[in-house]
Amino acid sequence: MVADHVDRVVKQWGAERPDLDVSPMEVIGRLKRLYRLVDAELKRNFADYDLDAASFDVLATLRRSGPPYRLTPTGLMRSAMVTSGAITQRLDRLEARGLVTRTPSGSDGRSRDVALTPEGHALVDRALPAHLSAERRVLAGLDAARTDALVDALRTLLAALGDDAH
Amino acid sequence: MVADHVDRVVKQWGAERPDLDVSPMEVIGRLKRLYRLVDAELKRNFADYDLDAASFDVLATLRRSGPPYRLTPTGLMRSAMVTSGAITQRLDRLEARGLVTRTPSGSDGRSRDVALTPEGHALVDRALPAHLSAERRVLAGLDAARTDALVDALRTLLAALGDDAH
DNA sequence: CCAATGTATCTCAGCGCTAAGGCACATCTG
DNA sequence: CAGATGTGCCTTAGCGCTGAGATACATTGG
Repeated sequence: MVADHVDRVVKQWGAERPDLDVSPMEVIGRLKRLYRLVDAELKRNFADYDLDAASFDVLATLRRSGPPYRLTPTGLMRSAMVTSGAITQRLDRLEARGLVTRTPSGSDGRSRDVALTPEGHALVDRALPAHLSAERRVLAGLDAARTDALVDALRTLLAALGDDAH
Repeated sequence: MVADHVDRVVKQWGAERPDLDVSPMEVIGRLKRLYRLVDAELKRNFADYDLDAASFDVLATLRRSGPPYRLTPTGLMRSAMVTSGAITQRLDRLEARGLVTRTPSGSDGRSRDVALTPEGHALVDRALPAHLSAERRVLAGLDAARTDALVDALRTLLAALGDDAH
């Protein structure tokens, strides 16, 4: 067991505040660091396709929703876990690049239909394999058993935090 | 096993792009969603102490470093995994609030000593127990075995990504 | 000792997001 | 049906971070 950054943090707290139990940091601290490293790595790949994580997220959400590749801003907002203002701005950027269109919804006067254009469809289909490769590269150090255990733990935590009721 | 958001994503991709293996998303997708949920939860606690995650991170790094509670901006930058510009700005804010001081380093003319003031020290000591409680609350759904497995997997991944050599 | 390179910090424009609020339309309730 | 409440989307100010670059000082190698 190699000592990592979080091991040092925990050890330091043990010396400075021995009255406190800092063991939750073993999880949260590593979660945060891993997220940052993974995010930085994936960002490099998106740049090859003139994309960023936010834009790809929208395009991919539309793409995987299946024909007619059409969702509402609210649907995209829920999926992305960002505010409505963030979605508006993402769509502004994607619309300006001709990757999505926004049209009034037929059934609900408040709503809009966001649809993938052929260009948007082609771009996400092109970027997706490289994105998956980048994800696989990031996870390459994990054997199958640890991967399963990780997924199980993450799923349990997400469920406990209410990330399944839709 | 309850289906969660990522299960639906994987299922959608299986229908739309059966030629691709999207299993890495089982890990990366959940990691991202969990990070966002945890971050939002911890942010609520920081607000009670007029802090945010960035400011708390700096104060806590100085605090746990032990007497004389003094580090360089570079040390803080490495620990926080942000750019030097971000640290400069964090320190500007903390210095303006009287929570840290910046003085020229004696030994290296390029460097600075960042030190916790008594006010900064008191604030982080006050906020820390509540922060740990918030972390424990977030992890409450995970039993001991899963917690150990999670830490093991995260540690393995971090090591594979080079997050231990300092 | 000098020149070249490396390191530490700061500056700043640009970016994407949040939070708060506004507007239009939809739905519920008496 | 009218009023109250809820929902969907957009607007905008403000914020923290990045990325590129500048400056000053340190170190290395001839």
